[in-house]
Amino acid sequence: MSQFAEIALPVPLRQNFSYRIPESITTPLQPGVRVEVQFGPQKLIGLVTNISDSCDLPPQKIRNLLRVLDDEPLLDAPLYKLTEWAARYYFCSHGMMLSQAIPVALRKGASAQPEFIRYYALTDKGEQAELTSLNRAPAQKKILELLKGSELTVEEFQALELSASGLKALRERDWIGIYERPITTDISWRDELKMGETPHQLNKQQAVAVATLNHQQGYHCSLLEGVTGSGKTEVYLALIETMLRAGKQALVLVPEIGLTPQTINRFKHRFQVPIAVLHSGLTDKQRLDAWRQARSGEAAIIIGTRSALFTPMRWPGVIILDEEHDSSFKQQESVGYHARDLAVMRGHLEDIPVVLGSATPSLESLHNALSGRYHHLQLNERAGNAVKARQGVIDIRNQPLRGGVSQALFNEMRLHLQAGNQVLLFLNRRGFAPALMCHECGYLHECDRCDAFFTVHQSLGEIRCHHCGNQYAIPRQCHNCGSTMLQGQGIGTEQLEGILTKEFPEYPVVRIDRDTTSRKGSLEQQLNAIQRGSFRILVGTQMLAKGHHFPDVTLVALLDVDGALFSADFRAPERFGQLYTQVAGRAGRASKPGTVLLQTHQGDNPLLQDLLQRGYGEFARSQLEERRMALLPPVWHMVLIRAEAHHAADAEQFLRDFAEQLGQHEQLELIGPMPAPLDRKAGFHRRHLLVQAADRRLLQQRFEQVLPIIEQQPLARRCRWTIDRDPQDLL
DNA sequence: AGCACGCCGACT
DNA sequence: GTCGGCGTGCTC
Repeated sequence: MSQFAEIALPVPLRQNFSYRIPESITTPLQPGVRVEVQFGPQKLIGLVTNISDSCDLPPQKIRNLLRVLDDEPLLDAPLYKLTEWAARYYFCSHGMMLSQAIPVALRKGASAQPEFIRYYALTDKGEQAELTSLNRAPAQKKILELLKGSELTVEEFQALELSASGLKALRERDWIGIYERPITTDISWRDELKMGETPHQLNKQQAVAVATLNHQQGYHCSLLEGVTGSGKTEVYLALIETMLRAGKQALVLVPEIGLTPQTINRFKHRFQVPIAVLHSGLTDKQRLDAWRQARSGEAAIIIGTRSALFTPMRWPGVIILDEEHDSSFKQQESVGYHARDLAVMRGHLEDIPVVLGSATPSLESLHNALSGRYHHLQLNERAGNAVKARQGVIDIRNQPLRGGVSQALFNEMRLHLQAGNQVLLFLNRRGFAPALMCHECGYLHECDRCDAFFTVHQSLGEIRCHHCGNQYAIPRQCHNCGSTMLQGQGIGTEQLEGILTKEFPEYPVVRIDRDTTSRKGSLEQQLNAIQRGSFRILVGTQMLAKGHHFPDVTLVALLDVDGALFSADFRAPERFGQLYTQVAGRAGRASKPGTVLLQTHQGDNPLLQDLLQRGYGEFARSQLEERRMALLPPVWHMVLIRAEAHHAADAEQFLRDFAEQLGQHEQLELIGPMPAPLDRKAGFHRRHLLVQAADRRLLQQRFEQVLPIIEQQPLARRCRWTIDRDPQDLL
């Protein structure tokens, strides 16, 4: 009797697929093992999820498995369960979730086992050969000479730039052979922990936090709420030390922008242990190596961004998520998983502690901390006597502006520059001007594929749509009236940079935004130049706000706060509060107190006043109360269904059907279908349906019932649609 | 998501 | 006459 295997495949179909296990496959199969299968016209690698003696499908539809890639499951039980849980939670197939969790090289069929080292060595014949016999073949002679000393790995051979043809000749003579030996796993860090430096003296609050964390057994989640400069990292390091001494590994997750050499060095300096680093710049091979080191237990500490959450650990000890409020932990494309939420679930399944740290916690984590689900640890003393920044609001109503900068701000800048310090200006619009306007008829040039204006990029001589990547040369004539009187409308960072260069010719200006840092490593270079003091005036978008500290910056200004406060997004105030507080933390240090200034047309805005007067902690707590009243996350649970189609009516109708299927329920609130904030994008009309529920189980259950029905509908194929659970932005 | 099939516009 | 655009349908 034949057996059948259910396979999770990396396709966006919410189901697994059954295959017959042919007689020819004698390896015992078990769930979690990779197999190759024929799927339609292509071959795919998937994971076995189940094995059974029968299959409901008509026999002619079932194909045979092609081959088995592993003899043991790829993921350990807790990690496997995590992907299973996440697939259900995020309403995607298990195969899709697994494809997020497994390194690309493994998805393509690479071996999961530790690698073998391949090396060249002399054969017996080669040992006996005389060097002088090769006097007429110097390339071969050199190789033989080196190998008489010691064997060489393939990589070493290549690095020495030795002759490939010489090697070939020697191998044909059978003087040299190629051999393999397994890489030995060095786990000596578990026997004796070598420190690179003595831990710093902890202050009282840090000591309390460390003591609390050290005494936890098994799963616990703690929110470490520590103001900027209060020494959260020192707490992490102390906790990691405890784990390492117990022979356990630590997984540290940081935001995309935060994984800088400085961060990694902080860990390397403290502990002399192997550290695996997983960042976006790695090749597939390097990523796999790091994954293997973590799985074999060779790496004591694993540091990485979002996807590193799925790195297996042989001796799991703790998961630490720094800057837990950062939106880069939520994946935006494909499966929209949130590494913070999954980290907590992984801690649960592995039965290990989880620590979430931030100076400006997300309302989600704050809610869990205040309700007692998480331990709440607070650090509000600034280490090293750092002084809080002076803050002020510049009301720019009726004020003349040059490059978006008020006279008051210019004056303040001059003061700080003359004192020998650096000045940092934030403007969240890159490019020269956010619109191109005709001076004669007032026409604003609009992207032909989106409901958005073109941004002028003067240095490139282009107008670009920031929503779809559409780009053209800057037109000479107005598309509406033919006039040549075209001008940029509004201020972007590129223009601001120019204006500041003219205004302050004696102080070098640098601009940091996506346009100036698109080349790999150029952000790093520019940041180093700022640290060295090569620039005095820093202009940038949000990307300059995160994760970097510039000790000589004493003035930070946010040029246009109004947009951030009045966005349609319900998270806008929270995000602004976080940005502002992070930015304020960038200004000044112990010996040089900093100043933070906001330009706004809404100086008396109650939200703004609340944030400035009471600080992020209190502001966030009152925001949480407002979310509660408005039945919004994190108190209520939210799912956003996005649909886009060439014809708006298709997307509209699809979502209307979806809403109808979900049905009336007093515990389920449906909003929409409604046009997305950017109705037309890249030629598609976009519609949203928001679903909210107080009870997570109800939400889960309704979607699980409805989705199979929805997928059967013809309209579901006529438009592109996605389900975003716990959406970060409603755009 | 891929990939194949199939039906219409501008090229040798 | 064909090359190639992307709409539609299918995948155990």
